[in-house]
Amino acid sequence: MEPLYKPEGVEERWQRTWEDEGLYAAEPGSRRETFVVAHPPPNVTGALHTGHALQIALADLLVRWHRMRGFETAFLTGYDHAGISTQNVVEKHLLEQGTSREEVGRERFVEIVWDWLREYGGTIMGQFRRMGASMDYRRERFTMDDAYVRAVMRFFVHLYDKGWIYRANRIINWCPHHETSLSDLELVHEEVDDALTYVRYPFADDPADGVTIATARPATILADVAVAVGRGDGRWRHAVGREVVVPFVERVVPVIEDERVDPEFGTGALKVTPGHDPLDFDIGRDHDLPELTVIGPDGRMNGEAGELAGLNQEEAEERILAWLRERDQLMKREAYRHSIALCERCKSRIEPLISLQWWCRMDEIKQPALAALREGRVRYVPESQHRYAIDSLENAPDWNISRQLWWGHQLPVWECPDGHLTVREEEPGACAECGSAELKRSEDVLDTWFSSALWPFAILGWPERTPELDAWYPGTLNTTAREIIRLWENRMIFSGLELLEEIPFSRVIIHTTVLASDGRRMSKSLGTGLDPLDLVAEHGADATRYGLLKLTSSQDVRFSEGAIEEGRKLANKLWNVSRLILANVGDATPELRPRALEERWIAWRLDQAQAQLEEQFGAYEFSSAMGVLYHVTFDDFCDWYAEAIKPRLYDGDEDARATALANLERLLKLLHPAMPHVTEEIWSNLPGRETRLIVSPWPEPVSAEDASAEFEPIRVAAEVFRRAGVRAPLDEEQQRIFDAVVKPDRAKVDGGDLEAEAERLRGEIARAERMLANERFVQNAPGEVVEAEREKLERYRRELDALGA
RNA sequence: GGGCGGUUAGCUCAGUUGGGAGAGCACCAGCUCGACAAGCUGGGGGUCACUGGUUCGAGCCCAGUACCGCCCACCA
Repeated sequence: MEPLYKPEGVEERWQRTWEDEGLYAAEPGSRRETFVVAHPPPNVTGALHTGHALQIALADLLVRWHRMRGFETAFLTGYDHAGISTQNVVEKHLLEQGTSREEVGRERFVEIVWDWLREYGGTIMGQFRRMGASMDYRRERFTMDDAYVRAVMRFFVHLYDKGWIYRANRIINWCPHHETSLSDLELVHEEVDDALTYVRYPFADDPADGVTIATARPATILADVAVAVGRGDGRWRHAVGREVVVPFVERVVPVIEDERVDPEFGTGALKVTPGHDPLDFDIGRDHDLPELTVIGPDGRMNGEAGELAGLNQEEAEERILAWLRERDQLMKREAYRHSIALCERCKSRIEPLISLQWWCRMDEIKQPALAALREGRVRYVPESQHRYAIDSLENAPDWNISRQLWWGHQLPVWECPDGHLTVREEEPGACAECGSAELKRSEDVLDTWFSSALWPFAILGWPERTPELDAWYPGTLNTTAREIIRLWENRMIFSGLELLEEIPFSRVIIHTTVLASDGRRMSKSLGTGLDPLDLVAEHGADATRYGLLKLTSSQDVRFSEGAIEEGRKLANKLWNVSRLILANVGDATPELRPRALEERWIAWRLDQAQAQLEEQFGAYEFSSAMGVLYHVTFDDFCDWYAEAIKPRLYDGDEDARATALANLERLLKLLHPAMPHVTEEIWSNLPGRETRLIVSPWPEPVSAEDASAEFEPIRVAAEVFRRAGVRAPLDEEQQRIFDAVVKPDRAKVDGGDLEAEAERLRGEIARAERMLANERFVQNAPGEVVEAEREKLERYRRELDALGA
């Protein structure tokens, strides 16, 4: 064994072995208690990013821990077809080939996507494997698998039959580049420098006078159908009820009152354009105003724009502004900074357009989910996210589920020439209403999240009643990032409750977001991304897993390589202490025979560390757990225990040798869920090892006595000796350990610090005495706090005595 | 405009019902002994963002201020 642990090669070897030997495999027939994680499906075109890596580290730790604890673990995985994202990628690819989606047509385009995916997609599973994720890769699923598609169709028809899916003309977010609608959740907002334009709309009956409005989008003036002012706004009382003339198109429209107009903004008068603004749309519907449209799906002025038809919005705006200037109706133009909505994929400016889309009503379907959340049957961790999840579900608006894309699940809706709709899982032969055989399927596809919502049970074969579904639904937990709560987690909960009448999992762990080291978001476009595979190549998957878990926190954290480095050091330290033990145990086999003080003590320390780990794993406190592993390995196991038993190992003490192996075994088990590879590698070098660590049982506590009362004096003596060069009185056993661990030549034996050390201790003693003399403290503080203070006082006094010895 | 979180050592972060300011990394010094391309030991370094309050006692509780994030929102 080399003195430096080198993870490369070792890790890949174990990854192959574990999978080949079927140790990742889950079997639905098991009678054991189950631990099921349906891992979030990555985009089929995606590559591993830091968020995935953290998610893997976290979920795999829990899975491996439960596997060792005897649970039947099902760590399930697969891909999301990621409608808009995948379409985007393939369209770019077509562009490079000198063609386009439009040119090849829908049918051919979908074929090209499939071909493209077969060639370039689906690389991330290899990266999951490289992280050591112990998923059952045999059960990999894809949201476009035939069986999955059937589940999606069933869901749609089910909701439609219940009357919860409907079609309506509403104002929606339109991406002019993708030419599709988007839900609010698929937008990003960005501040831009713009202009606010003040335009006078003359009264129809008195053109010299009029109402001045402020607008950020003069091009939409052509679709104005009213001017609105705040209810009871005195400034405009004379205008309400009269009519004004819309510039350029010279349309006569009413001046109305509405409480949604903010009197503080601009002039307090708003031009109402229901066709191109969400607020105006609402106002228009309530006042029964017409809905005009002058901008088309391509973002350019459409046929309704008269002489401006075909122009882009900037050009149209120029023409309109010129028109206004000529007539002296352009009152003012001022700089205006505001935020606009962009398509999160292509960053095109979102166009609010009225469009016929499919919607899912939320009011009824969300109720059981809300109840489950409120009652804590499903709990988000941390608690703050639980409140947020409830809040966002309570306020969830109807869900726009249709998209005008080509890649995705086509709606199971057929329309006959008379406009009747037939909704069936399979293509119907005739219109359900009039019997017409001339049916045309809706061209829309479903929002990707509509299918993702079924993930925890569709991957188990639902709607078929499969053994997997019986065994693994409901699952156990889900891990994800904060921004996915509304998009995915909540939707899995309500769809699971609706279709299977059971929650899909009882815990959702919302993990830390790892920011770039400068505090910005990690993102490819900002160039702040970080390839976790580079970290794995440099430090190993174990170190990377450890580092990411160490970074987890109650808040977002900046990435620091130091955490990964710490993991690398831990792996190396473990490797080396194993070398020490393995090289000096002769033909001993692992067996716990603790006799000597250091053996009774390390058994107790390992018990303690294990108890802490179990508590922290159970509470999803991964960073603290990594701290426990680090310190128990370095400080307790290596610096004290290993040093103390060295002479006995060399001397051939069989009890010490067997016990050392047993203790090493136990340490490896504690570390395995976080650092699976290095621990398995060392495990395989232990004498008489035939089973794998990955499936070996999690240790039972040794139930050792608390040996600290005998052991602590050695630590105190060592501290005093190192600081002041004074040796404290110890009994024979203690002295043996002291001599093994605290070598004389390592101590600073100059005695010069003696008085300073005594002074420090006297200060501590005085402080402790003061506190204990304080009646209010003794009466009010919790008993254990007071007791701890008494113990401290005694310990300081002992140390002071030792100094004087 | 709302909601949530943050501000602790040079860096990244802990600090669990209020009771000795911590870890890892970095830095300095000593040691190097039969696991450790390193390790071990010791050390320097902090007005716990600021201001007030409660308390015998505040990093922690309360009120306010400043700055930094994130999420949400139809201010044209």
